[in-house]
Amino acid sequence: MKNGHVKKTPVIAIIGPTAVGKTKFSLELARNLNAEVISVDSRQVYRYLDVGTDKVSPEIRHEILHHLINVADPDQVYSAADFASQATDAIDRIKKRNRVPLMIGGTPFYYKALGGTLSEDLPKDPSVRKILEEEINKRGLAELHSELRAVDPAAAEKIHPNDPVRTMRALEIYRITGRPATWWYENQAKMESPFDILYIGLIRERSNLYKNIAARVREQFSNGYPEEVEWLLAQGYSPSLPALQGFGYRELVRYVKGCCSYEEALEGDIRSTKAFSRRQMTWFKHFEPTLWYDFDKYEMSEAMESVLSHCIRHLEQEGKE
RNA sequence: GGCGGGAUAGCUCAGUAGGUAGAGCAACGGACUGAAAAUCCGUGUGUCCCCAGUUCAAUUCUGGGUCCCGCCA
Repeated sequence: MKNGHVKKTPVIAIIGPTAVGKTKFSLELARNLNAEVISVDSRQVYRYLDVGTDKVSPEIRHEILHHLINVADPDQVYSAADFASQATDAIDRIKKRNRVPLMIGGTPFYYKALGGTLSEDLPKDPSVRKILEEEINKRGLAELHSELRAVDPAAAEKIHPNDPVRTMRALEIYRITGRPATWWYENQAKMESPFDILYIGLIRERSNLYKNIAARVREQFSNGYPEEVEWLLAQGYSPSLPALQGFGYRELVRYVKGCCSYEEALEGDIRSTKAFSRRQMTWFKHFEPTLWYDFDKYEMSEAMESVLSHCIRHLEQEGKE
């Protein structure tokens, strides 16, 4: 049976590109709504990545409860599926306390995962993935891709031959389960989303956003970012860990090892962050329903009034049919 | 002042044995099923520094000019 009349839990989410001002706005909104925050950020889940991920301070986290920050060590591989299940738990707990769950963050794929894009029960297996990585080094990506073509032509058609990550993932599914990924996608239910999410989108003109990005990265660099990376490496965390593969961390690893200058690391981080903000927008543009607020046109306080009323209306539909 | 090297895409540069040009980076658009700050795909008209000459044809050859960078004074 389809679930047309199952009540979905209303949730508010603040989306927008990096450095647009989500955090500042959201904290204010959280105070107004008496909300608890769920961070939707694939880097803030890691402990010890503080400066580079712009985590809010412990003091503020004490004032406004934050979920899904510091829930994994840097040498773990935290996945979108982990996020979906932990975020679901967190929302449930917040509701039980009769408070409002407010999602904040700029990782579009995590919203997608929570919204039910992922198929249920698809496995992952680090040891299989490790073998695949070795094979890619030995036999080359082209060979792996033609292997995929043989076992899962539909997937090979969709995945570009130059894309190692997706090629390996599709083969990983096939090797673990003995069935092609495509079969799973066609025959398995998507994770059901029990949430009705209202997206509040913050945006500003590209050139202004870029100015903010540059300013923020410079600030991070002078507030201990290089030292943070140096410390992580000294703890023995490998630079090849997913947690350290993001922009900034990537560049600073090279700087700490003496492979590039401070300026090069700084400029590289700014460039990658700008590119990231564009990639975020190619997702967010399609998020529905989204109320967009252009921060070049609105004062934050003006926007707040409007956002608050929309949020309250959205939250009130709970319990109604 | 002398000698040499350079001037081509927003930047760094390649190139045309004379037929008006292309890489990397940037910029812009897109994809995305457990690594997603990852991974991948697509988009290249620009007075080829200026003026004159040779030529059917000059960004390319010749002469002059301007600017830049070295080295020598």
